[in-house]
Amino acid sequence: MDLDAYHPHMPWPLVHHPDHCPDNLEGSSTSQEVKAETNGRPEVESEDACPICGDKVSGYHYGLLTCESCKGFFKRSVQNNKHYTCSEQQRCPMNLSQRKRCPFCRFQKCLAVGMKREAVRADRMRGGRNKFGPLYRRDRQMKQQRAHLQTSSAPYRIKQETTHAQRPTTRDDLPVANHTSTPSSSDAFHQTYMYSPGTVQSGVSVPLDCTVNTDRILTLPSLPCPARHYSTLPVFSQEKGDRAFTRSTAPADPVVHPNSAFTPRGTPVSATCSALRSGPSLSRALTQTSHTPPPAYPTTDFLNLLMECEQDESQMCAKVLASLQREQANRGKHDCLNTFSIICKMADQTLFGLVEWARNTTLFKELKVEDQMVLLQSCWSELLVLDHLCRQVDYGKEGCIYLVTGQQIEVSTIISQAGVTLSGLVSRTQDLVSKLKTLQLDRHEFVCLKYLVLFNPDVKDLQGRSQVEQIQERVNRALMEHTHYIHPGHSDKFGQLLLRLPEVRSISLQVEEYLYQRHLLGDLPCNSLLAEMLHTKHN
DNA sequence: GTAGCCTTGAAT
DNA sequence: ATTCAAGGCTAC
Repeated sequence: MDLDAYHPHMPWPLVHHPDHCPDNLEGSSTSQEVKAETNGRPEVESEDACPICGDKVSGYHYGLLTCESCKGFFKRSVQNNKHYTCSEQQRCPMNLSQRKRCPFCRFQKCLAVGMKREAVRADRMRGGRNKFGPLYRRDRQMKQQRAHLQTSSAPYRIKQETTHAQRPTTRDDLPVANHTSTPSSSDAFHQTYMYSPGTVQSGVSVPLDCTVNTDRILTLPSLPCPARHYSTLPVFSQEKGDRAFTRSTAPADPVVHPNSAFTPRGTPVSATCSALRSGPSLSRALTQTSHTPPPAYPTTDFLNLLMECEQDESQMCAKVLASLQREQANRGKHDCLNTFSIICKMADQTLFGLVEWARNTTLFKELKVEDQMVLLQSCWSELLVLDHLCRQVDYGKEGCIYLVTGQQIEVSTIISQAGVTLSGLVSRTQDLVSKLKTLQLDRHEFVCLKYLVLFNPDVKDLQGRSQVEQIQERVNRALMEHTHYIHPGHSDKFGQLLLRLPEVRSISLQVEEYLYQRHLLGDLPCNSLLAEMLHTKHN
């Protein structure tokens, strides 16, 4: 077999979010512009490359930038409800010259990179715009911002992620669908948990002028907020390709249990880790071409299920901004939140979002409410850390911390002004970010890690322990197959990702400890979910 | 069935 | 009026 063709230089990330596309310096990539640019310069690797076949991108189609032929192929497949079969092992090469060979694998790849079935219109109506319009627009803006950030070398202490002209607030910028309103009672967790989400007030366009006490490290931002595209594919039936998710007892299928002193059941973690470490070095693993064919990709349905509740970053951003603004509006002009309080409020809102995410997921909903609560109470800080890490991997600039509000803070500023504990935490976290960036953590992998952290069977007082265990193993397997399929030349990525979880755990414990100390000093905002979670644990 | 080009029409 | 992502058409 032609190995070069089999691993066609990976000109695309398999999980190809619009914001992972090559930056378009113009910030708007109409099909015409893309063509013009391509004509105007030599072909650049991966630039304008269709994530499915590597052909030239012609614009946004069904959720992301693809070429014209894959657009057409995806449309035909969905419209005609095609069910292809693969005559090989469901791992056919996908490139410009061979994309026609196996429609099964092509369609699987379309789904895997994030093309959305729901963007194909059932009524076949022509013209107009669909609900993804704002997503595409935000994606372009995000690219423009990132391009702008990359070209601007001026240092800044805190930089608001604004474009040159402050755009007016539109309803697209501030989606209002089903956001959780912030409970204000001390029993925030129970309120969040037990009651239906309300609707966030979308008054973010009102300028905020709240500053830090004296240092002005962080001020409350105004729009725009960034967009992060999640490939939330529609959930479809799992009757096919799910064979991999029966419980495995194979020793070669390590499961990491981050909450149990980092020791998986059965296989000692030290053995697992050393086995993983004994592989090729990371740099070699990242660059080498595998000579064993990648496995089939049967996990699409399950991964889609895992991706179903991922929130758009821009929605999260708008939500947090709205909350901060409400907070400030209640306080008045001369009673501004300090930096630490602002950060806590952000964390609190992010935590609400994470709880909301968990309780909306199909797998989590299947658990007893009591189990749901103990799981969340056990892993909330890890979820927060993971969420932060992913944001840094996606948007974080070297030496900066990217906040959920789209603001950036220079790490050096924090380290110079923070105490030993906080500085240490920031450094540790940034080290972990670097590792995850090197590993090229993608959205699917991030979501799998979230699930692995959430579904921890070693949590005390679990009633449905075996259920949690099964789900964790299933997610674990999905992550393994995903990494092996996406990175056939980087066979150790799965292990490397799992090896990061103990550090996530450790950082989260340190965060908890730090927050609790600040809480005892009275620094933590009252009536927060954050404070309640801390209390629950320390009691 | 594929893929390049054309038409459409809501959003801007 | 323009944009651009949908669906449609048609040579291959």
